[in-house]
Amino acid sequence: MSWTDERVELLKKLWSDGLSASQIAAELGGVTRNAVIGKVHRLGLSGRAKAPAPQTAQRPKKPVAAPPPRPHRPTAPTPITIGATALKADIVPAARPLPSAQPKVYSLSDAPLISNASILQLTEQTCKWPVGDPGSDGFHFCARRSEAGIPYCGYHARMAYQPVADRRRTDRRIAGAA
DNA sequence: CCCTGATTCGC
DNA sequence: GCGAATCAGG
Repeated sequence: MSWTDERVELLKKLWSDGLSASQIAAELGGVTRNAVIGKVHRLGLSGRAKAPAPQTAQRPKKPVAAPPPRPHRPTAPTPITIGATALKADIVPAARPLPSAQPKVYSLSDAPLISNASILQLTEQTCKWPVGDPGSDGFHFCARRSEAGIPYCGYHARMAYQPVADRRRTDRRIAGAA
């Protein structure tokens, strides 16, 4: 098979429609996807619009959750000592940064906890803290009740919003070490 | 391993 | 110009 004007036109059309090279090759018949790609390059229409149509028959992957802002923060608030009394300073600077938009209320999320909650089950009222390794079987979301306007439950909100300790560690310099 | 497009290079 | 082989990336 050769590249007749007709076939080239069809190639151009299908390519700009977002079909993959192999799909176009199948459509045209008598050529491989390599041939299609090669032709596309020779024609100089390499780049094309993104977000192609239904595109590939590639196996859909399960959604991967974005990692939590900070996985673990074992750091406890430093007790403040006044005389003999140790005051626990529970200074979690009330996570305010989020917009004060009215949270939507989903009535079905009355349950305080959805066990093994998938991302599809999360609402404005469920904690979206991912638990476990996103690729593994046991992965789920915390799904405890979250405060209005905050994506995490009380516990995980602390994880997420506690201020980062001063990272500047001038004392880490080791003279002579590479 | 499936797919994708990009590139190379002998024909 | 053509396209198989190969490469790199998701």
